[in-house]
Amino acid sequence: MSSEDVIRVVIIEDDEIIRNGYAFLIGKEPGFHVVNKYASFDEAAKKISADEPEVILLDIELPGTNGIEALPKLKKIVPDAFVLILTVYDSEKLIFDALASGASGYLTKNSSSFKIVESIREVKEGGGPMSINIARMVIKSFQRNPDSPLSKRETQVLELVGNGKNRSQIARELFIDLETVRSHIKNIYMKLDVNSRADALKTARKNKLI
Amino acid sequence: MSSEDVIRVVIIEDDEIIRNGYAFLIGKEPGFHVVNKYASFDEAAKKISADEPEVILLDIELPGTNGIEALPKLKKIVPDAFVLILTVYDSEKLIFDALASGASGYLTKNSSSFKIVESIREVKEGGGPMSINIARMVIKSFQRNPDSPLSKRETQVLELVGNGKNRSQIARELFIDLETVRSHIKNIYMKLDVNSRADALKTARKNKLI
DNA sequence: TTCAAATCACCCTAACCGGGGGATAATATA
DNA sequence: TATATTATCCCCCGGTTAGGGTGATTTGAA
Repeated sequence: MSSEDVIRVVIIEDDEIIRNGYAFLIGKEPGFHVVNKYASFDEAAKKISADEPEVILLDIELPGTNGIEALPKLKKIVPDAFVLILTVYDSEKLIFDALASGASGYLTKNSSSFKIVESIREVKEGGGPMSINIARMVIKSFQRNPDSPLSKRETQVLELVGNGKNRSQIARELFIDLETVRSHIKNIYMKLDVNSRADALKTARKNKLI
Repeated sequence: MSSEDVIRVVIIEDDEIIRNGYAFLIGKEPGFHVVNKYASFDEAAKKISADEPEVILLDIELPGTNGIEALPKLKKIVPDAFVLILTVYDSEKLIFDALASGASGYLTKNSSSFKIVESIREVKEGGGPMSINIARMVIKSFQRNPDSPLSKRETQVLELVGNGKNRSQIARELFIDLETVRSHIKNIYMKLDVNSRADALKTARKNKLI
């Protein structure tokens, strides 16, 4: 955990041109030091510990162990390092998986070099440097469908189903009768054209009804 | 939907000093026009349609109908307006609720006036202008607990439970025996010290195990 | 005033859930 | 190498739940 006046950066990226490009861009920035760069996780795994990186730029599309798989392993080797994901694809699932696995931020490769350097700085200060398009995606992922076919009460019931609650638990929680819960669930099934809790949740989540 | 060369802004904020402060700060910015300002949603409801706002700054802590309740109603009256939430509290639940109800962005009141103006611009361009502290919170909300007591398989099983699947559905999905699923669930219950699906999910989500 | 929403009622059968009690082989991890 | 964890499977049990069918009433909004 050496914290002098430069930020120690390690780059893991298989494309040599991009790798060297980043290394150059970041290295020339005052206050930044690119300690090392690797073409794959497997290569990095042995030596990265000695690099004592504070921030790791990690490509998702890596040969061998890919970025998502590499993330938790990296976190084990250098737990205090912040990991910034770099990728060309801004697929929703990929991003959320990466964040879940402990990435501190996420940048698409079309980000300007200024933005990248800025992000490294921000992530080191504890901020969450999402690029604008990622932020948009995250916000969108939170937003419910305003044209939901489900009524307020039905939505409420389905949410509790999503919490693993059974009919009687739901009834107790909403201060309504067991039979009323049944009615709501039946109506939900009809509206969503399903006939099981699992399918109802699947459809509802896909369409952002809950 | 008049879109000339100025961004039409409406402010809903009960504190007169803050309201006028924002109005002044934004109004003096070239390219921005504060069409109107209101002290409450109920006041705004009748007239805001005529304002044709493109961006609405909405305070959460409002007398009468509060910001969260106001959001969906606002969205109904002026569906094309982007709503930026303003608040002093950056409580996690509040933020996620607001985003779920259709807020396009979220700013804490300690944001600089530059940041606010910048955010209005960004939100109008379709970006998601989260302040740094909000971004941090969102990223954190995605991150799993790396010290989870659950094994990989157990985590997987519990996730499927969270999707409303029953034992046999889980067994089929993971290509394992029904009894194996039972064992996993029993072990999950033991580790989390619970004895029902609902409690397991509650504990697991609270501790970010799934 | 008409329609959706929210509430409650009773029928049924098959399946599910959770609590016991085990066992075995593979894989870590110390 | 030894021990612990993990993943897999097996049996018994009783009480509950799920989902299908078919209703009714009241409230509130369009």
